[in-house]
Amino acid sequence: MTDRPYHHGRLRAALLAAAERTLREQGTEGLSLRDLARRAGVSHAAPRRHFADRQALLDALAEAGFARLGDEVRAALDGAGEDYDAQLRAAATAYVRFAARDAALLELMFSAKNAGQPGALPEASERLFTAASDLISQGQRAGTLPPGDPERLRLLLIATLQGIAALLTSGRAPAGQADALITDTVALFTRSQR
Amino acid sequence: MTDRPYHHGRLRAALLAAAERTLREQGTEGLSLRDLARRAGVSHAAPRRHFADRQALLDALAEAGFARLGDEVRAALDGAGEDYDAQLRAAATAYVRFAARDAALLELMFSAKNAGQPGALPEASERLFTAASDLISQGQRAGTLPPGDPERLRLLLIATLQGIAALLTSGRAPAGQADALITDTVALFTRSQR
DNA sequence: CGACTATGTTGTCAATGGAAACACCTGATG
DNA sequence: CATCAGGTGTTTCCATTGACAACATAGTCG
Repeated sequence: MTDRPYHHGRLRAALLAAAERTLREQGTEGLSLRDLARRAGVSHAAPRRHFADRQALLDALAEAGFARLGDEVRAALDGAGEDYDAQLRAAATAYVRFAARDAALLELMFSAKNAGQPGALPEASERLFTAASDLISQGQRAGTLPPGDPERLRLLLIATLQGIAALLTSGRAPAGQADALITDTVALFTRSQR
Repeated sequence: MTDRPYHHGRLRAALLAAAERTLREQGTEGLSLRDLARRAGVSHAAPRRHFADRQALLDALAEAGFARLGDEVRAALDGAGEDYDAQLRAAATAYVRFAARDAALLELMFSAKNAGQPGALPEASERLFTAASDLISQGQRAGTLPPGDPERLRLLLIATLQGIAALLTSGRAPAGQADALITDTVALFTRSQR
């Protein structure tokens, strides 16, 4: 063993990465600052320099999660071609897939903890936010989506996807139903159901 | 002070009640077995007789939550008169109100913790389950809801409500939008939107 | 060279969940 | 009535955890 340097160098990033993994494998409850420190090979108090608080770590995770989710939805959208239904479906699928893979993280992202505060969260979720808004207004212009306040529609769409994710990750809806639920959702919103 | 008897008498019920209150006021994180024991005026190990585990307590809370939610939705449905839209709206409102009042509890109920196990959860949620199913099949018979697998429609409806609740309790949707979202949901499902 | 600051380390505390061993009650049974 | 078995509560103990304070180290910049 080369004796590791006194300074880790990028502890913050290492902690976040390890935390994300643990979160995926053991959920929020299983996330311990001390354990993260151990895995990073640093002392138990080191993380404190980067995260004042356990909650601060969770917040940072949520922020990173929003960034990633936003990217993935954007990417799905960009690769979905011209057809509006296909775009909507692609976005929904990306969302639900993220939820399935990182259920605990999504829970964290939508936890009420950071509700009122004007932190970095809003900024991180902006990418996702605008992706959804674009999709909505585009659909409304094309007449594929019902008219009305686009903000409300956006909320409703996100709510539905969020709910589907919750149902799936809680096991209250069988995983195999995911595609069917997405199909129904798209149909519901685009009124293409006869 | 009369010295309290060696046996509390109904510790389990007392613990659950206290836990529900704490859950409402401080969320899941703030729920400590030892604290509950203190409030019940009992030694810190006493709860163990009734809940093997912290998780066991949470499960019991979730179960009770499902029972109550089921009752409340049923009651709303029963008092909503004949009009189908009104019934749907009443049920949705009851659901969302529950979510607003007991956000942490709902989170617990839909947490993945008890996913696979054939515990008492399914039984407790049956009342809610059947209420939703009745509502759906009734709407489909009347032609107010779109045709198709009622099970899928049920999942989709619950998902949407669940999502609305999540958005509201996370502060990502303003509380004032609750009614508007419910209205939109009813419209979306009943296709009465124009 | 000599602070200054960021980043880690050690040591310590109180609270917590969990477990074992023991004490008290109550009700069923003979 | 006597007793005894099981349910319920108590004490005591342990390992883990988040938080904090005091100190160490290492680059940076005057």
